[in-house]
Amino acid sequence: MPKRVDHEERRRLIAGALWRLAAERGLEGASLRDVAAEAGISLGQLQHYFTSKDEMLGFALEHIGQLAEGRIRARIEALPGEPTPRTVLRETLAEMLPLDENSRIGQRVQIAYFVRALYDERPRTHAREGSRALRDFLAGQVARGVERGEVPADRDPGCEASLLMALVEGVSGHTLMELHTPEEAMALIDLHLERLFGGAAA
Amino acid sequence: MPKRVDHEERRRLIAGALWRLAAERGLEGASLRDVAAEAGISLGQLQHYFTSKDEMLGFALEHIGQLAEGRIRARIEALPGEPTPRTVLRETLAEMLPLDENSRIGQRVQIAYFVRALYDERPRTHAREGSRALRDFLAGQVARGVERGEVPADRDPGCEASLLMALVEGVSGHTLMELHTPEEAMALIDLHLERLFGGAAA
DNA sequence: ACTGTAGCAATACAAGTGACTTGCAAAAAG
DNA sequence: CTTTTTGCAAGTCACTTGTATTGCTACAGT
Repeated sequence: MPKRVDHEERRRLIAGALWRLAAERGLEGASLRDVAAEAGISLGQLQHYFTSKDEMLGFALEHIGQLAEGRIRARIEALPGEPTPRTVLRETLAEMLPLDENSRIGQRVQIAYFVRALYDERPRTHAREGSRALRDFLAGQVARGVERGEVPADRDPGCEASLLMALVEGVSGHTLMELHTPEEAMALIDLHLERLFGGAAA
Repeated sequence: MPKRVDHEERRRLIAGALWRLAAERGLEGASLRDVAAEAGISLGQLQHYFTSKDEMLGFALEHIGQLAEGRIRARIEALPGEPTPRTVLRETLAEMLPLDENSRIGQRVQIAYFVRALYDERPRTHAREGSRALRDFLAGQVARGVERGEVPADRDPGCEASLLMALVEGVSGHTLMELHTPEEAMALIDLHLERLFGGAAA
């Protein structure tokens, strides 16, 4: 065999190029040739690593999901001591907002995939699983808050988790549209969290 | 001159065909030929009414905005007597959710334009204006609620309006992804409204 | 009756698209 | 050294895209 190259490594490199393009021109707007050019490789080489465009998109989606999960996990584990549910929720939601240029790109790509899922059954099912997992995680944190008496007992963790997700995704969209600054976006999330956790003291 | 035809009427007819396609395949996925076929006319005829694709998309966007505004207005005016701010808010938000097949289509097309706005400066500016107008309307209703003592006085109408919009758009997306049923979506909105208005009694 | 023009159809066109095929260089395996 | 397989480049394929062009028909204005 010739030069032994790390296939996964190459695929990640290509996925990176795809994101950059998808972030500024949309997912469908990125042709294989464009991606290859952005990655600094030839079309032939790209096709050597991805048989079809669908395969490339699929891999990139899988990868972005793992990265996002990793970022959230790292962010939470970086917190000092035993973080409260509220802190965990805040950090998790913050990671889902387009607060810096990097997460702006990530967020745009996520939306591109969201749109794709709107029109295709397969990716929709896949995305649903991811959303449910995230919702369950958030619900778990809310439940923990209820147990610790930090959240009013009449709040249903499942519903609260759904509200949180919808809210953060909505705020995210508004931020990308430059309707809010990143700071305002985070303030809105904090405001909602304050309501969720603040009511218990009264 | 030959047959005198109602230009606006034709353009609306074409816009309708565009929506149907955009709802199921996305906005960029609808080619001029497809739209013409869906509208039951020839490509040549379509080009007679819209010089370029951009012009067609622009007209359709303008039109869908007017329709949405009209639906909301009609829905509110159909309410008996002098509606409370809460009722107005509920009806307005309900109209923004994909609760039936028709609004599902409308919602999908809106998203298609939202995506477009993400990547283009011009439509983004335009969309921002619309969003701000809607936000101001919602904020006005919240302020009215505060005046009438139905909403706690410490709630900032602007922030609450932003939260409502983000929430309804997030829930809308989740509903389109079939993460929620339309009923669950409405229940989530009602839950949030209950919090917004309920706190005053306590 | 003649003419100009709105309404429309058909076709052509250049620029892209994703997928596929071929060919070859390089390096590991024998 | 020879063989074999991987990595990659280049070109080709059929096809779709938005736009431009051409030409015909029917009717209003004169």
